[in-house]
Amino acid sequence: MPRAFSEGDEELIEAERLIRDRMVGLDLDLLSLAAVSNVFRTATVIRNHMERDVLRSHQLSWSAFVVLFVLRIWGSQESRRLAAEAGISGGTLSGVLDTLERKGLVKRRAIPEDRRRVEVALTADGTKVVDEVMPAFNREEALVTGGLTDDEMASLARLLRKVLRTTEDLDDR
Amino acid sequence: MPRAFSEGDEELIEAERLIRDRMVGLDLDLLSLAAVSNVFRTATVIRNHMERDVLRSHQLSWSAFVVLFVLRIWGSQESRRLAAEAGISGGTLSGVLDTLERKGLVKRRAIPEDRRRVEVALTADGTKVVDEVMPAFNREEALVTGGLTDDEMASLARLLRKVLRTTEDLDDR
DNA sequence: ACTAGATCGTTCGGTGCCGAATAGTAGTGT
DNA sequence: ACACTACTATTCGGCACCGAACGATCTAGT
Repeated sequence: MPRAFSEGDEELIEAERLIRDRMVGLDLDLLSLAAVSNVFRTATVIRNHMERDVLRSHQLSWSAFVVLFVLRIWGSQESRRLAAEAGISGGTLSGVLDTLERKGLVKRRAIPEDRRRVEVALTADGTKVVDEVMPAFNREEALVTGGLTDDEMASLARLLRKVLRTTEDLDDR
Repeated sequence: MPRAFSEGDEELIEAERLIRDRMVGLDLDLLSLAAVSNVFRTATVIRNHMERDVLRSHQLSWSAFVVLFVLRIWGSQESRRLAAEAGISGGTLSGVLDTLERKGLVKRRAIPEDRRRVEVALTADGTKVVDEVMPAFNREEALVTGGLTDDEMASLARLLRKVLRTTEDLDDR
């Protein structure tokens, strides 16, 4: 690997070196440890940043926004698929939909053919909110990835998709 | 960018193409959108996987484990730093410490010189738990990153550290 | 028809999570 | 001594989150 670390990186890598020294004897795979733990640190920091600087002014939680976004892109759909697409459990979705419905951003509709199922749709207000928030959200996305070249962004997305897929395959068993 | 997508990737990239078509007119930066959203999808999927397959059998939540891990590596420390290191707010840490203290894995100690502050330390049981869980946790980390070469893992970690640092810099203002 | 099983969304219990408000403590200036 | 400010951990309200339990509904097999 090329010697291409910035000052800030050195500090973080020092932490990983400390782990090796403290956990000697446990025989850890430090490369995968570093990769995975950085996924979480990054996700947490970005999420907090987005909630504070973008979503809070619109009174939206992270999951509420994701749900609205999914509906905007993929259109009206049933709860089950919506939950999977948003990456939350069915139980959680029920609560999020209650909140969104109370705000008038989303509408539940009973499906006549199968009365167990429910279709969820954006209201006009809901559509308006997504179209307002999404550009602001994306501007912040561009800012946080501002240190990367286009190639690096694509490479990052590609590597993450690979890990994502591997993990999903692990779960499907 | 090299043509190096697997079958599975194509499916996910299709989703990103759909976004472009649905959001035409909003002028989104799709590269950063893809990079950031894959950070979250990956983090969520791995976290759920870990909670189910590793932490659940030890009755530990994600944050509880992170707190124990930080204490194991960096040693006893005060609440404020512990919260920052674990990536959670002070209010959240109070609750997590209540849970951990109730289980006897952690101990709060008043600091005589400054009675506002509190030092948190692992108990013997707490140390034992980390040393049991960590190797199992790391084995799963190796599994989910199993589709990556060593170079790719290092590259992934490096790119994430860059984004992490950029976001932190944005917040420090 | 009837029952057994699968599948759907919701509810519930316990925990996590944040930000704001709070209580307690320390330091500083006067 | 006193007030003022700064800082600490905790508490609180509201929402999110999961998994398990639940009730309602559909399907398949007999």
